[in-house]
Amino acid sequence: MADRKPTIIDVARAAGASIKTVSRVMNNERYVSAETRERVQRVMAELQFQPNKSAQSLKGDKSYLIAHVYGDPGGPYTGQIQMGLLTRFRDQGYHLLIEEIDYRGDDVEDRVSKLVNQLNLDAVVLTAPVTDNDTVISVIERANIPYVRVTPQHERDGGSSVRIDERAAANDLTMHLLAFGHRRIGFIKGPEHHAGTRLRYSGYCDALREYGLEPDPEIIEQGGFTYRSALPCTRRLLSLAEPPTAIVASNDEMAAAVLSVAHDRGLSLPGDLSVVGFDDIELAEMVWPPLTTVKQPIQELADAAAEILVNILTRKKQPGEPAPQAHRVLPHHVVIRRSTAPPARR
Amino acid sequence: MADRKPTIIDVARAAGASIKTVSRVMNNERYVSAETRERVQRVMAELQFQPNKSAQSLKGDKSYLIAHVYGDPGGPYTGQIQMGLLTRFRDQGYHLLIEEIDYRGDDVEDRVSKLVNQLNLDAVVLTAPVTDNDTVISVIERANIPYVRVTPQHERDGGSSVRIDERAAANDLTMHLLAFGHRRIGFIKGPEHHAGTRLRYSGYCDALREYGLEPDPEIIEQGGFTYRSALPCTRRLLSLAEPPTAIVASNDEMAAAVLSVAHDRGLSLPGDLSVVGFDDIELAEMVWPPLTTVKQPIQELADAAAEILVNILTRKKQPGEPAPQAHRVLPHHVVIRRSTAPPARR
DNA sequence: TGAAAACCTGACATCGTTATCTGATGCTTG
DNA sequence: CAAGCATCAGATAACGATGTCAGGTTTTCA
Repeated sequence: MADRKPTIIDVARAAGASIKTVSRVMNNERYVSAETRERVQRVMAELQFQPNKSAQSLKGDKSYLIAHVYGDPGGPYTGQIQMGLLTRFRDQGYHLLIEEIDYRGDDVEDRVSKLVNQLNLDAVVLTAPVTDNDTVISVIERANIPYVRVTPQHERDGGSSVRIDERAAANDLTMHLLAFGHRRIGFIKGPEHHAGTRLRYSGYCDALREYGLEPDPEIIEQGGFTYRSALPCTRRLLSLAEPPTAIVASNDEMAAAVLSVAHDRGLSLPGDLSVVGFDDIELAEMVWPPLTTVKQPIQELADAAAEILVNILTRKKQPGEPAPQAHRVLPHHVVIRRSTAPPARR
Repeated sequence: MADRKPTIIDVARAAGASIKTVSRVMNNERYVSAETRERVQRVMAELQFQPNKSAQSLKGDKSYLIAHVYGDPGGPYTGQIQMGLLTRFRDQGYHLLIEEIDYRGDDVEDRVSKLVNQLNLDAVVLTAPVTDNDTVISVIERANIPYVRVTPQHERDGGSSVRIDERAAANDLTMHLLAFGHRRIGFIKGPEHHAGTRLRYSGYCDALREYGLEPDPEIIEQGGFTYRSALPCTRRLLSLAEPPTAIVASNDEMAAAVLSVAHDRGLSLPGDLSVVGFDDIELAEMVWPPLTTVKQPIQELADAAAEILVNILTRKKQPGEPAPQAHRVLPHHVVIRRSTAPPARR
């Protein structure tokens, strides 16, 4: 006797029922007597029957696959999002596929299209920096599958989103420094195309204005969200005749770079220089001094994203109806650690 | 006219050929005249035809899906491995599925089995700490699909592996400290079940013995590969009557914890305490002082793993033949940064 | 009590590919 | 020139599930 994997036919034969009845049991459909149901279930367990997803996918419209599409090397943020998604999808029988997209490349459309159409994806999760990439989104929309964007820069029709209020968060962070008495506060921006860059910057500006200050271009630098990119920015800022007494970096990795340069110059931290980051990745707690930052509730964001999708997917899909959508803004909070203090007297 | 996705039948009709001929063109099979082939290809491009993977998978034995199975929250290491795998698989038309396994749970077998059998996986990549998990491996072997273990503790028959010589690497690292003149060198171990923990520890012991020293249990601590786990370890080590002048942490995250505790106590680094890590994750360069560590060539490991699998998968599979295997040991090297120096005179 | 409604069950078609087999053509070769 | 052999092409049957529909049984209720 061959030892191949059992199919629904084997189960049907062994249980003395039709394949359709077995199918009904599998999918918890109506119209199966309790007795038959139990008998079939027993046989399924005995044979260790596992339905073939390819066959289910071919016939039905579900593939049980959800893709996480992101850009750039990903970084720690990406990994945590995936963890959150995984734990939620796991119980619902969905599997997570990951796809890194070079959003600058010219094969973006092709890649995403292959992914979506060939694999019959059930849904897509987008994280930075492709959350706001029109090419990617339009391919997904054309395929008419639900998607969630995590921390997008703009809301838009047709998809769901989860995010925190980045502008308000950057505002809070800057206010924290202002309250300490800082008046000359430098800023290191993220890359232009990245979601969040603009919002974080305007939150910073808003806070300054509330104190009657105008942003000074001399102490505003353009970084790239990476450690390395912020090194030269910091060096320039600290070499000014009148250097800032505090620096707001647009993310934690850049804040870590600020710390390194400051250490290298023998500055005492946070006395000579206060530093704040953004995101509260693990790194924030591991550098010295540990960073004051805004916590991205990554776990919660991933949870919310997964929940939205699961809700949409488990709802019976009506043919004509457009994909439902949801937008959720989660609360943020500033985590105060030891990288901030009142400015030293001159 | 309905706007549904074109199938092979539509292509055949439009090209005036049979579906089998179209199939032959798609798979680059023989027995199609150059003229017919070109005509079919033109039509495929026009219709933007994309073969349905579910159908291919159902009929054939390929699913074009490869899973990365790992345990624990993953960490930065995991993300980088995935990046490496992705870039290699992408060009070959394979997609990467990720699955986090709670290797302590009792549903491990069930989870892995579902993954492998329901989705018809083509191959699996295993990273720590499931590289050495017998339950997981035996399920995969029973399904007779190729797999690669990344940095396993032991080699074993039946699968492939890629790794560096962790024992030799830990040895090199310790020798570096000994050469600086350190004689009292503390060690913080990783968790028991984790691959690498034992190897790194024995490399450390070997190095000591080469200098005629015996490992001293008093300055050997048990950590858990996390930042937090190493904090109390370090506090104890630095509170000893005769504290170590250098500490070898079994990975970079724990080394970062050593730095934090040392900073907190006002020690001057690396003068009062030399610290080394292991893995060379991004963090290693972002802390202060940047860590001397052993570089895990993650990119290369992932590349090698992907290459092995692609080789196996593109080779025609003979029914009876067991899965081929390969074992590769990649070169490592010690990255010397500013966290190590000769011990200060007492 | 009779008819309608709800409940079970199964035969068979179907999804979009690839594999098998069979047939038709042209070209070599003894 | 008949036989043999590569080469090309297509009709048809899988793969393993779900959907459709039809038939039989039981329950409901006017």
